[in-house]
Amino acid sequence: MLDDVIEKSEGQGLSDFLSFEVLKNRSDFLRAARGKRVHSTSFVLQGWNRHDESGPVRVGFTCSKKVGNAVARNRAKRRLREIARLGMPQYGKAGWVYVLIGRRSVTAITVFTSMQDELRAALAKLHP
RNA sequence: GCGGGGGGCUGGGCGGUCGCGGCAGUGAUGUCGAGGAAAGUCCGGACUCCCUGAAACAACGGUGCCGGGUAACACCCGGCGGGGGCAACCCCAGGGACAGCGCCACAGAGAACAGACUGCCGUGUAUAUUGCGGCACAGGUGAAACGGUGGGGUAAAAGCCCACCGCGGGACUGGCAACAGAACCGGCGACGGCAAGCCCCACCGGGAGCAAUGCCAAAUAGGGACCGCGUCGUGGUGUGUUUCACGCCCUGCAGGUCCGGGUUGGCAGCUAGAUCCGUGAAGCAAUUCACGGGCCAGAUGAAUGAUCGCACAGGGGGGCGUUUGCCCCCUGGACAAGAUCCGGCUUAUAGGCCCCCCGCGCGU
RNA sequence: UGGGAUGUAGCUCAAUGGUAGAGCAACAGUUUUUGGUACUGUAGGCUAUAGGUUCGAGUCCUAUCAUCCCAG
Repeated sequence: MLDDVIEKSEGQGLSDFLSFEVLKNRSDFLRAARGKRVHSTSFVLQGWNRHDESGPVRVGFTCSKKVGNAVARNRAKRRLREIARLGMPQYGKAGWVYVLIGRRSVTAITVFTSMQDELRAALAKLHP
């Protein structure tokens, strides 16, 4: 199953990996927080439709102090970035802004393939 | 063999695939990429800016046995003193209580110019639950009671006298010093404790911090208020005060301070340094010196992740085997990640490895 | 990066270095037909942790932990 994902990713080529851009401004995060919200077991997904399909998919990552110390925060953020890299080009919609939020002592431990499934289910739930 | 003490090291390894940040390159690609504590931010510095400079004083803060090391330190090393332990060894802010103030609850007669509650002894009288005088031995309290033990002595006693111990001073000796030893002197109702209570003494300390600071670009405004009011002086101003020296301003579109308004971009600072590794020398050691070699993160919503395989410690279960051991399955890898940089301290840390020492038991 | 505050009963707070207390809450009893109110009593604390100074620390000193606040 994982090999499938990797194979597909390879087939799509390198440029598709960079097909989403990372949020860096606080205002973008606040705008996404006003949108819809889906709670999953290992993370929280927020989504907001810009109604402008020209740009790429935009994704942000948040791990506050509630997640734990610096090691736990960095690790959770890296794993969220990895599932977004593998899943967003396939399941994300252009013109949307997504924010993935880490959760304490869950995001860093959960099995990686099940996190990928959760992302796909959460995106399906988010899109109307 | 059992138990204990001290010190040091390591902090998972190798490889495949897909990715991340810096640098080089047109590109393919190559190369480098977290720690012993990077942590807490408890000390000390480098560096940059601000204050005109020097001295004295005051205030505030810190340090506090001695010697050495260091750029510096509250750190380190070696000693000394005190306390704990059979020992190896461990712990200690450890100057001053005749400069002054303050405190010492309860209990107890009395808690810090001493003095006498219950007592003991002598004596007078009205023979009593009394007066006068002497004593500080006994009682009990307390953390602490103004020397202890024994003997002499006395009406009863007391360093009143003697011996030993303690205490205070101490020539002199050893040591750079802290300190140690000590002839001799003092008869001791002298000299209690707390300075991590105030304080005294000695020494040290300007303030702010890389969001420091400098430059570029963009954008908004092109404004307002106050000081200064005069042609050179007892002017104003420049650290908390004083003195001395030295500046600056008083030049109306200038100067100084503040307010208002705008930006949240980029570059420098930004990683070659009290640097790391090795060898030799000096020193008990901390450490220093010489020579040779190496370059070892520079991000800024902030780079190390995902996954597979192999072997390696560790834990649990099962099977074989007298034991050492062998095989299979499952599990599973501590604490924790740079943010200007160094030197320390403190705290967290699974498992593993090495060295030295002490006590007890047994054997030779 | 720099600075500051707090930690005491379940909660909100007191306490000159000398027996840790008050209010609310909890529990039990009295009053009431019952509940509430009122009154009486009871229990509950390793004073955040670890050392030290002191005869004796909630208090003084040192280190640590946790929470909160402020400035750039």
